[in-house]
Amino acid sequence: MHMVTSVHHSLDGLLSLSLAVAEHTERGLRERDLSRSEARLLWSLAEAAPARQQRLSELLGVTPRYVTRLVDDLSDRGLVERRPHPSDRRSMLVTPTREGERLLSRMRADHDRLADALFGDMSPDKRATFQEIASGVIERLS
Amino acid sequence: MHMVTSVHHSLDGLLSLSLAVAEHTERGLRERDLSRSEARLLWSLAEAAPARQQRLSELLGVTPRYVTRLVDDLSDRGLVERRPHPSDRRSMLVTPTREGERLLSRMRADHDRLADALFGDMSPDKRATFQEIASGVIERLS
DNA sequence: TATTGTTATACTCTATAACTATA
DNA sequence: TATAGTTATAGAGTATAACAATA
Repeated sequence: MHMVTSVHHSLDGLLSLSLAVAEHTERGLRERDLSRSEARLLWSLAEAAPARQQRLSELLGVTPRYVTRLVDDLSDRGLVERRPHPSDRRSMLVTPTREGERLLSRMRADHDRLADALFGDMSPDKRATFQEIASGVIERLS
Repeated sequence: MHMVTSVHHSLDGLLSLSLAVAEHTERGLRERDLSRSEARLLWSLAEAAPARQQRLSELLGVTPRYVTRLVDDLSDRGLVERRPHPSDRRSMLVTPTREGERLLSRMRADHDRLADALFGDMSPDKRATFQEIASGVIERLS
């Protein structure tokens, strides 16, 4: 099999790859009925909870106002909860509820399954090559 | 350099890569003050002009109503123009204006430069490997 | 005086539904 | 009657500005 892989083919491959990943991700979120920002907020809480909304605003790169909205929605759905900050009465502390934790577990499981489906039968050598190419491309894109 | 490349590392690399590409693309569009759909419409015209709006709706996967909006905006900016269809008076034919063509040329040049910046100094062998991995991942994601 | 979160408002992207003109 | 495009409306995602409570 003779493959012509000009730089243009490579770029097209990269763009298709990126698109496919984005679409797959969106499908996953839609199945869980989460917007991208909602999912990222939950995901941030996995590591940062309990977090002030101010902190979440920085982590997500969205305005404090929009964090209010996201937390409102997620808490209406029983996935996170707001508690008053013990020492600063201006602040709210956001944590996942038990149901939020369960959702996070399912998301982690999705992640694991995907990693395995995509890379499970690839040789370590090839994975290393991929990783190297990916890093190089990311660096040049910054 | 000993690299640990578990399937999880690989997936993280893939997700970072995809994100970096998406962000780069968005920056490019923002510089040209185009939304993603506007850019895709222009890009479609490069191959399909002159095109009925109905056709553009199919190519872009957006509603006919939204094509009306996109063409309105692009034609307000002098990038495309609507002409009546010669034989079907319900239809409009959309084509890029001369300025639209110039913008398309600049977009093609961006594309070429990017391909070269990202893959220009990569060995053909490695490009082929990347292409192969990308195709595999895309296939598994569908 | 500076910071946290919220109320009020608005903008962009996109869809659905109802309609008009034409086929 | 079916099709092409448009008017009218709406919803999701997100921002800015003004403000209240607290630090």
